[in-house]
Amino acid sequence: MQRILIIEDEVDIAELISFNLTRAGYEALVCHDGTTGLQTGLKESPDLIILDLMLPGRDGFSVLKELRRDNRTSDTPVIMLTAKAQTEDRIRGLEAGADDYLTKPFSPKELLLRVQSVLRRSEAPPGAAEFSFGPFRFDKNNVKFYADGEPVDLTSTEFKLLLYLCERPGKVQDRNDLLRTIWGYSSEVHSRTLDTHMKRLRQKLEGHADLVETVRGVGYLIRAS
Amino acid sequence: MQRILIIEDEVDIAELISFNLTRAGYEALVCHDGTTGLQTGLKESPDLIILDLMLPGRDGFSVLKELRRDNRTSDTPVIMLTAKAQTEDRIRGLEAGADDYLTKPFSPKELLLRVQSVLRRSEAPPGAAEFSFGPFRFDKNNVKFYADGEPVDLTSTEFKLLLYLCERPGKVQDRNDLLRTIWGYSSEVHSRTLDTHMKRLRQKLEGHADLVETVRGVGYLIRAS
DNA sequence: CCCCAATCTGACGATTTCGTCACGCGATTA
DNA sequence: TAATCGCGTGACGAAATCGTCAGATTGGGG
Repeated sequence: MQRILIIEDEVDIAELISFNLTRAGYEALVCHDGTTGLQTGLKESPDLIILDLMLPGRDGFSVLKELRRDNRTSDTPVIMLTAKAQTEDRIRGLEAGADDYLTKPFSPKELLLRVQSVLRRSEAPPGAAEFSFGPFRFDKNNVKFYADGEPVDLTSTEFKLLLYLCERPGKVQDRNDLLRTIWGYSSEVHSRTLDTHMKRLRQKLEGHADLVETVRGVGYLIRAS
Repeated sequence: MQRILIIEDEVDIAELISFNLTRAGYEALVCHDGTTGLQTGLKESPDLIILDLMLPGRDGFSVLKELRRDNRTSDTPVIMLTAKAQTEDRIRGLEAGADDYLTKPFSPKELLLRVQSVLRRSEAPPGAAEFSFGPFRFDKNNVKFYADGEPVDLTSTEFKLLLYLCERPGKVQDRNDLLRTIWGYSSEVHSRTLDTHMKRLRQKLEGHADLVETVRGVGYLIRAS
């Protein structure tokens, strides 16, 4: 069962959320202030955190930043609760690393939609939604890729391929492994498919193409340095 | 003026509630049995429903479930009236989707407190319902939209769609999420509905259409910058 | 009850992405 | 040096996905 931590000082709202989540089959933990919320989050490593911005004692932003800083919760999805539809808060929250947000007041239906959507998105790929390697940055949620901070248009196959290689820097991935992993093929009859995609990748990477190395007779690798 | 539907078979209690609510500035509708109560609820879409559990003919639970099933009232807050202070009824009611409950007998003061509390929770405070993003401004109360200060006529679906995207700048919203959130669909068989609406949006946004980006194979997003 | 706007839906064409092939080149080996 | 092997490249058709359009449908107001 998936566990969800609720950090919300208004008791009746916290109850409302907790109740609806429980009814939907989740396990709910509740904290009423930022400090204990943060502690609980770090200790329990829940699957999702619902975090109010207006908290007594410790601000929601500060809690969020602290959660992101710690290894145990740096990848945990967070849904923010904002009291008003204030643009500023929302932007700040999303920048601070929130995954989504809800504006109070909200209906139980909205809540569940967001929770399910965020959980579904963050469950498929194990690991952070963002991955960086050298000059490269991968945004897995948005399927976007940046080289030196500049966006580069990769197709989804190219994205998967490069990501797979960058996650294993310096290690040769042999052709059959790549075909099986990225394409799901079992046989090895596909002649030049992999090469073609590597070619297109190198083309799009321009100056960084030399990071992609060919190992003759085996496969490809990304230079570790 | 906010309209409140009262579904309560005991005439004097219904009158008492109605009187107090009217005096407090609400408009009260009264039904004395479950079946007509349900019909009225669906037809009138009141802002709040006060629902007795013990009803002749049709049980309060059944009415509540039916209300939740229909799109028009699935988000309408419901306060339950229970004769006994029994936990069991309360739990069952909350499970069925009630927002709060009142145990008979109750004082007019209690009633008003609950009503105001629930309405406050589910109704946006006036004035705070503005949202701006870049050249866009959303007036949630009046469902009006402005680009560069100039009013642009959006239909309600277009408004919701664009608002949802702008509230999550830079984050791809996948097609299924959008369909579920904006349309409330569960399945994913609806073919070109989303595209058609995106097209009209882009058309109406004219020069700003380039802020709307399509991510092939995933969904749509609003450019953050 | 009718009308009109908003919405939905399926068909179709346009575009993007993908897989395959033929061919050439350079490296390895005999 | 010649034969062979593995890889890179450009081109092309297939498939997937998206945009656009023309009705059909719905729902609220008069």
